[in-house]
Amino acid sequence: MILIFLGFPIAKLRTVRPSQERPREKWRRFIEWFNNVIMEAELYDYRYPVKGCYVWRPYGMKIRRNVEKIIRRLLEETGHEEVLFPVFIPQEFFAKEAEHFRNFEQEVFWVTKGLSGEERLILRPTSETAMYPMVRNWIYDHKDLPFKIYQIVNVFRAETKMTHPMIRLREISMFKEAHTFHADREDAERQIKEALEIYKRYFDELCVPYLLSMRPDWDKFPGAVYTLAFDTLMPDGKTLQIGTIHYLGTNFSKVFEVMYLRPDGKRDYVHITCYGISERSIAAMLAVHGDDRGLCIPPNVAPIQVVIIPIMYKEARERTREEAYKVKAELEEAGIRSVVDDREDKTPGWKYYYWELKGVPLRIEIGPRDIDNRKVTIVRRDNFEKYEADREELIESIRDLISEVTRNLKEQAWKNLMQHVKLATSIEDASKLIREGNIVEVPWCGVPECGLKLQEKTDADALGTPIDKDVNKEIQDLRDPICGRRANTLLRLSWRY
RNA sequence: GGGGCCGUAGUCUAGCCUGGUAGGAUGCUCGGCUCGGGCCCGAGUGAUCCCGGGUUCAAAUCCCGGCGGCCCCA
Repeated sequence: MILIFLGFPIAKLRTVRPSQERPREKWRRFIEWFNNVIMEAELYDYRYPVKGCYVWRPYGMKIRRNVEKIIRRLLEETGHEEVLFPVFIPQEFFAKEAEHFRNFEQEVFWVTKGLSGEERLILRPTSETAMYPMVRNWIYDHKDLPFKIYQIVNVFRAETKMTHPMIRLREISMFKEAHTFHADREDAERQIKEALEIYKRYFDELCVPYLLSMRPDWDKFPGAVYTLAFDTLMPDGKTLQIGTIHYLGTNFSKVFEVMYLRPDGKRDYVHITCYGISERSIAAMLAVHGDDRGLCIPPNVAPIQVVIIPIMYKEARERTREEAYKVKAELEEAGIRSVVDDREDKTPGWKYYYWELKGVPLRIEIGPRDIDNRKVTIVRRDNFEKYEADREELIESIRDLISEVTRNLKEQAWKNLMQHVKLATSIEDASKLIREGNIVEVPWCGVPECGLKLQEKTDADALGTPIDKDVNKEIQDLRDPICGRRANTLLRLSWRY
């Protein structure tokens, strides 16, 4: 289906070129496109000679910082306090929770001191086993609960499978993990709801659409009672897990003896939740809003929100340059991040392509004609619509366009995701739809064996059961295509990164 | 877990089969001309041919091992 971007009339702006459909042929060959774009946009460099470890360049760091600010704000607002734990975890801590250990054992990096290797340490793959033995010392009674902490750190996983820049890493450099401690399951589950809201708001700010699923039992976090996950869709039809929320119950608190004194004088184990997101969410953001010309970064995290390009003809060179800097000063005054590209060895056309690749959401062109008419030309990155605005109303126009671009990115990305979620009632249909790059929902009786068989027969991975909609309406009389029994729920399946 | 393909200036790539001076495009620097969608011309710059070993008078090229990247199957 071809989407036509009609664009919305914005008060005081005159459209001089209508919106265009975004070219997205290369974009669909996602990995190739992504590798090229993050490199050429000068935000990331994957030439570092260690498998699964890459370099963030200044432009990328600015995006990271903006994204980090958002999650920090959301966590702090909801009472999470920042901590910082060491990267090393002693073997005996790490090995305490059996299931956790068993599942992570193969993918942790072991560290030995010098050559003798007496002291056995691991590089954290996640921080439960580092934190909980310490938190144990900080919690005494019910008045200390709930206790909510987070940290933003690097974690390490010895991925044996193929690694991808920013997506499958051996060093995850921006793991934002929160851990919370509660008196009972009820309070912990209230926290899970809060965590869901925090991440929803987070992804909403990145304009990233998502599906919310409860991971099947065979794919939950090692040591968790259950795991909830955010997944989004990449341009090639594979899904990407971009956030997880775990209810750990008392599994870890029993092992690490994290206890508190109840009002009735008895000691009891705390209930723990933990949830995390990483730079994958940035990868997802870049992916879902890109096109063949490069990135389109949502305005609220874009390092540069507006690029100003003076069209410097010979006789009017200084005049247009001065006007460009005047405009920049006004934008800065209004809190809008901008740059003037007045390089003289590049043509305007060259600059358009350059800043489009970099994903700057708005471009202002100022030429002698505009100056004479007291106008400016503005072009949107998201649909290439070109406007003429009155010079006097520039700031207002830019503000309107920033929110309009944001709204449009969100809408288009959500539409794209939802168009690719499809119900399949037979294995054949499911396989076909998955091959075509969709996420399918298949009626499921809920028994793990059937789910595993469904994965096998469709040659796909299960994301789990929907928790972002009412499945009862949809399953009604549907039957599990594996066993023929009445469906209890839906199982989401897709190709996954 | 199993199999296959690949690694040559910052980037993309030719050369490898059939061993013998590493070629182009792009980028970068300087100069000129241009500038409302990747202008053009000239000069210059830039390569431990991924690393280590082997075969050979001679290895980017053939063989072995490693590292890294990509793809397929389970």
